[in-house]
Amino acid sequence: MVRATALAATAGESSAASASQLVAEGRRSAARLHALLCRQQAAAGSSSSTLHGCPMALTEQILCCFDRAIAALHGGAGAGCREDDDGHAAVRGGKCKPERGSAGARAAASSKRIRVEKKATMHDNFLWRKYGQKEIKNSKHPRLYYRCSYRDDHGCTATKQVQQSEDDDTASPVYVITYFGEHFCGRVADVGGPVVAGDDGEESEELMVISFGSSAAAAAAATGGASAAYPWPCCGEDAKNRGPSKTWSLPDWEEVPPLTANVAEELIEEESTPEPELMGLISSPDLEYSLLDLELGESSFGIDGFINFDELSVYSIDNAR
DNA sequence: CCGATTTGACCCGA
DNA sequence: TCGGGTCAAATCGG
Repeated sequence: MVRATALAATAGESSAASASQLVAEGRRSAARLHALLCRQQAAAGSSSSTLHGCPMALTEQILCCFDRAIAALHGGAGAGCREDDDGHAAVRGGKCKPERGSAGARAAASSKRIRVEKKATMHDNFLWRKYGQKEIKNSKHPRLYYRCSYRDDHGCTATKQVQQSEDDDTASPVYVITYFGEHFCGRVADVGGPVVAGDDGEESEELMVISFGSSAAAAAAATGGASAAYPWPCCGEDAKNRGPSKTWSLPDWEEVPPLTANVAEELIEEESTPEPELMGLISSPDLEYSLLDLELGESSFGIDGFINFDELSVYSIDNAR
């Protein structure tokens, strides 16, 4: 039986992959629509803090449906939080201790993690506060721990861990970033804020290929992870208003996923660099690649447990070497 | 003065 | 017992 299942899975893999890509395409279109609506809403002066307006709710629903479709096509199997080969053991079953101070973060960690590997910068669209740094055994570089700066304000459970890649400590280091939890502080990317980068969605979309399964395996081989996409809407709006932060930077990309953000969103080419001289890099991305990995936690995936696909890789072809 | 970062200590699971 | 994740006091910087 097991063998039969495996065979079936193999046979249907390619068609499922193409179907998945189509669905993913549709989802991105929906995401763009969502972004447009967000922008219009913001432009209209309405509070962007609530997305419960009809169109917004509708697009979210559409996105949600796409997510489920993707999950279904992918065959589920949310492989749970498997250990990365490069020591990213961050998510371990038991670490979620509600009673401790960081219960939220740990709980979030157990439910979902999104792994991102990118060159040159560890900046992203969010405002993070560093709360720890740890030397990791067998690792040249320490692991840095960040949590969303809005944890206190909004109960945002998002955290991330940043670690410089082992084999890459040159001028343009690769940072392996593992995201945990969700940004409950998140708002849809603010139109007026630094979050927005041109047509964002459209533009980045052209740069990307989404692949499921097998190709992700290659990615996993290279990065020790699984798969992909960008996690959350951002807290950029508030972040901007909260004054300077060393961890804050202007992105040149943006994504506008639903607030629930259960799913990895599309990837955004990213390399925000505060330094003016580095701004050129933004306009002409010289990231050699940007690979995002996503791992969805066990079944405890928070909301409805959809998104079972455990591998979704997003590559920037434009910058691919 | 306030907020962010640093860093040693503590906690917890394996 | 060890390794990893988080806390929180001390420190730093604007």
